[in-house]
Amino acid sequence: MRRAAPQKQHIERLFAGSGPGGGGAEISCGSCALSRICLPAHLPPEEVRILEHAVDRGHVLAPGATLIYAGLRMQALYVVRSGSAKCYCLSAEGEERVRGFYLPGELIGLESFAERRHPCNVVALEPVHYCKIPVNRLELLIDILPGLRREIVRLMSQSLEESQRLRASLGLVDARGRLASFLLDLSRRLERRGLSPREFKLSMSRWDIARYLGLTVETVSRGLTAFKRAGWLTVRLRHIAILRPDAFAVLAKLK
Amino acid sequence: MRRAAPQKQHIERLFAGSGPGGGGAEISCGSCALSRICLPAHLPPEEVRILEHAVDRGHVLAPGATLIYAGLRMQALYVVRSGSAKCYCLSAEGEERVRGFYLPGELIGLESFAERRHPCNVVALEPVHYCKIPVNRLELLIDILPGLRREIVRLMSQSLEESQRLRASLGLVDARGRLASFLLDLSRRLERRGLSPREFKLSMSRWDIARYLGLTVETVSRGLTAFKRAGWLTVRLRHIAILRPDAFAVLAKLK
DNA sequence: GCGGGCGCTTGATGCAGATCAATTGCGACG
DNA sequence: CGTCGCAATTGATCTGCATCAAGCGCCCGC
Repeated sequence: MRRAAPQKQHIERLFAGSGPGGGGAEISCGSCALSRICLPAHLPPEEVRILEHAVDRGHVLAPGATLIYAGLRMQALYVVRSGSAKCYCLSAEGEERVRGFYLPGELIGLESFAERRHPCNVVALEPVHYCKIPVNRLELLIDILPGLRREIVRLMSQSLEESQRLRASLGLVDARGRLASFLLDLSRRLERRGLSPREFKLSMSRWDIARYLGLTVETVSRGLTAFKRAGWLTVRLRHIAILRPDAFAVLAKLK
Repeated sequence: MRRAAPQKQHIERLFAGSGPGGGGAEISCGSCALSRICLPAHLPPEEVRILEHAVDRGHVLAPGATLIYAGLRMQALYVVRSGSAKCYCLSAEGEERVRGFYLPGELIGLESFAERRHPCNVVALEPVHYCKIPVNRLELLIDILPGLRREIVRLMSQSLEESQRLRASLGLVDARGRLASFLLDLSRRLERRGLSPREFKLSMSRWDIARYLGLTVETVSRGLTAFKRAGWLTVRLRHIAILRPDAFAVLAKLK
C-alpha cells in the first residue's frame, strides 16, 4: 500500500479542535436528529464515533446563497441537515439547467470525486443547515473504516441508478407523467427521511421544476391545475398534498 | 473493523486455479491490449498483479445474447474487452427503455452495488469478449488495495456526473441536438479508448438510438439525413464518419 | 442469382407542448 | 392600508415531433 494508514487511536487527536468557528450548541452525529437517515445510518457505532471527529458541523446558508460554485476545486462533501438546495449548471448561452434538488440527509458532491472539481453550482432554496466533511479527512477515513467506504460506494451506486432511471424515463413519458414522477420522487425521498410523504412544501419555484423536467413553467402550472381538477392533489402556492399517489404512479409509468 | 483483512501474500493462493473453464490463450491484465484503458489503467503495478488473480478472463457472448438479466442478484462486475452491449429495461407495458451502451474498456454493473441486484438487462450488440470480477472477490480486494478502491470511487463518480449531465441536457435540446450529443459522446468515448473518434461503426440500430434519446426511429433517421445533407457527416447504414464535430457541439449546446 | 424480410428512409397529417401575451394573486414594504 | 413587484395561472397561436403509411435497399438463405 502506498500510504501508511494512521492508527485509529490517533484519529480523534488528529481532528481535535476542528469544527466550525464559534457556536457552542453543537451536537455529535450520535445525538443528531438525522442519525437514522444521514451517512452514519448504516455504520457501526465505533465508526460513527470516529467519523464525528472529521465532521464540521453547524454551518448555515441563507436562502439564495451559493454553497458550491461550478468549476471550483472540490473541498469537501456536504450533508444537508435542514432546508433544501438546488443544483444547476449554466449553458453557453446562459440558460440554466437544473440537475436536481437536495433534501435533508442527502449528500452533496458525490459526482465531484472524479474530476476533483464541482461541475455545477449549488444554491440554497431555504435556510440550509449543513455539515461539511473535508475530502482529505474523508479519504483518510475511507482508508481505515471499511463500513464507511462500503456506505460511500453504496450511496454512489444508488445515485447512479436513480439518475439513469430518471434519464431513461424522461424520454418515454409526457409532461404530466414527468410531473407525476417528480412529485412521487419527492414524496418518496421525504418519507425515507421520516417526513410526511403526502403533504409537504415545495421549496422550489415552478420555474425550477420546469427546468429540471425539461418543460416550461406554463406546462408545469397547467399540469398541476389538471391534477387538482382531477382530485389527485391539492396545491396552493408552494404547499401541496398528494391525495392519489396511485394515479401518479400510472401516469409516470412506474413499473 | 468488522472483518479481519486477509494478508496480501495469501491472496494469490486464495484465487489460484480460478478463471474461465478451458482455453489456454489467456493473457494477464498487464499484457492485455486494454491495460491503458481498463480498470488497471490507474493502479500501481503491484495492485494490478493482485487484481489479475481475481479476474475471470476470456468470456465470450454472441450477438443478441444476454449477459445480465434484470432483477437477478448481482454476481460480478464485468468489463467489456471487445464488441459492445446495450443496457435496457422494460416498462410495465413492455416498452423498452434503453439506458445506455457499453464500449470496450467500460465497466458494467456499477449501478447494481446499492441493491445487490441488477436493475436492467444487458445484451450484446456484437460478439462481445469480456472479463468478470466476482463481487465477493472484488470486495475483498477493495478492503486491501487502496488504489483499487480509489479507482472504483472515481469511476462511479464519473459515471454519476455523466449520467446527470446527459439527463440535464435531454430536456433542454431538441431532437437534432440530442442526436448530435449522442454522436459526440460516442466519438469521445471511442477516442478515450484509442479508437478513431471520426470514423466508426454504429453497433446499435436506429431503433436503439431512438429509444435511448427518447425519440422515434423516423426522427433519428431524418436527423441523420439532415446532417448528411449539411455536409456534417457521411453515413451509410451503420458506418459513420463525423466531418464537423464543431457543428454538432453547437447543436448539442455543449458548454 | 433471386426472392423475401427486415431495417431504414421518406412523405403526409395531427397533436402535445412551446411560445407569446394578458391577468391574477400573494407577499413585501412604505 | 395601499401599492409595487414577482410568481403563478390562464388563454391563443404556432411548431416540432409523433404517428400513420408507403417505398426503398441491404443482407440472408435457398
